[in-house]
Amino acid sequence: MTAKQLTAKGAETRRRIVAAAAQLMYEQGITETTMEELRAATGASSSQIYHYFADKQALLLAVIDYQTEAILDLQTPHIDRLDTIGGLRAWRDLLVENQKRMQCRGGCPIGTIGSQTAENNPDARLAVASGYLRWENAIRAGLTTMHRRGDLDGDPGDLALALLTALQGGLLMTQIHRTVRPLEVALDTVIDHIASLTREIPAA
Amino acid sequence: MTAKQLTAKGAETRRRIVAAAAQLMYEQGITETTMEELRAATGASSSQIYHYFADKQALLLAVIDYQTEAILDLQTPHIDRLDTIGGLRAWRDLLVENQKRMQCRGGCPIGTIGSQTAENNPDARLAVASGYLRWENAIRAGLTTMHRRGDLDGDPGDLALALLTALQGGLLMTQIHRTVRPLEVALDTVIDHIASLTREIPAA
DNA sequence: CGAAAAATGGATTGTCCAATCCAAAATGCG
DNA sequence: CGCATTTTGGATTGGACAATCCATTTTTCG
Repeated sequence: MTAKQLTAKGAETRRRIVAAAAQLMYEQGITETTMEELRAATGASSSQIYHYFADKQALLLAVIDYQTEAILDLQTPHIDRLDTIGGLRAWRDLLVENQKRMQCRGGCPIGTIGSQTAENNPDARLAVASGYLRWENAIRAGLTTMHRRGDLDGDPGDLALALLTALQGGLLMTQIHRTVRPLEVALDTVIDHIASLTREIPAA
Repeated sequence: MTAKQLTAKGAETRRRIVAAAAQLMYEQGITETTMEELRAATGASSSQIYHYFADKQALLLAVIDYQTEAILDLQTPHIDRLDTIGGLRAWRDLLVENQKRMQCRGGCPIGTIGSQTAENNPDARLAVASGYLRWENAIRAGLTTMHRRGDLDGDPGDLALALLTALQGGLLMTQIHRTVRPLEVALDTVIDHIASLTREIPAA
């Protein structure tokens, strides 16, 4: 893959390019992001970009990895505390606040890429799928803990997937409608359902 | 908008173009669909397309309307019977079966357009938002009936939105993972939750 | 220090594609 | 029938954009 030997400076340039590409693709879409814009945004030359990435496709795959990390980072430490209803609600609040800060723009950084590439870019689709899997696993961990503890009745795997799908749908509709309500309602509904399967006394 | 006087033949040509454009854009994305492909698919000439549509943007807006109708059509008559748990489950089965038939390809016809245009095409975003609203209203109607009848405890508006977001998230993740499970789990979870708020005895 | 490898500059190329243009044919309508 | 309007043909244009190329500078490391 990255067969080349990277110097510290080179690694930094590469990182700058990926970060800017991620930002641009997030803000305006993949096809709509041109290499020239990327040059302008990074102050890099054309040969620099093609020195670090074989083509736009390779860059896109790097962006997907970058965004997957960014998403998981954004959710720490909350994502590691999904083993109580209170933890779930705090996580929900974080996600909702984040969308408010974004003025409901952008949607999910990997979901939007997935949607744009699913039918015409198998490698990108698989990379997004793998990102989703990491995310789903992180969510499931908390629910599994609840279940093992005996506090949760119901399949933690199903509920984790239900949370992530609610989140994805909520982000999409929030992006389209430019209001945070779909995200709130989607997450609240699934969390309420989890709470109803729980022995724990729901926090006020 | 459509200021021109359309003859029967002209209307038919226009319809053919929109249908083919909808199909192509659904299968490969908006930007990836070229006017030349569209010509090939419809057997129409360049001037025909530009005779009926000012530009690609106008065509896209027509496609959004077309797909909104198509989605609602697909769900009849089930969408008008969402006032019982059985009706909700039958609707769920229809949606799941449909994705299976599609081999989990394509996702939601308007959701994918929304995702591709939300940040760089305000008119398209609004058209998709309006399509979502019609959809949401159709779902809410059934739940409102349940609620008025006294069978449902809980806000029909919130639950309708939760159903639609679950559906959107489920469709997206089904498309990415190429398995129908996310859609099944997402819908089942919300429907189970609705059932738990219901006086009705859930059908076996 | 000095040769090899890595990083950068920037002009260029070839392709693709949305949109235009100038007709000609078909259809509607009085 | 005959004029106006609508529909169709297809070649063309102009711009945008991914990717290449050749050269120069900088860094690494023995």
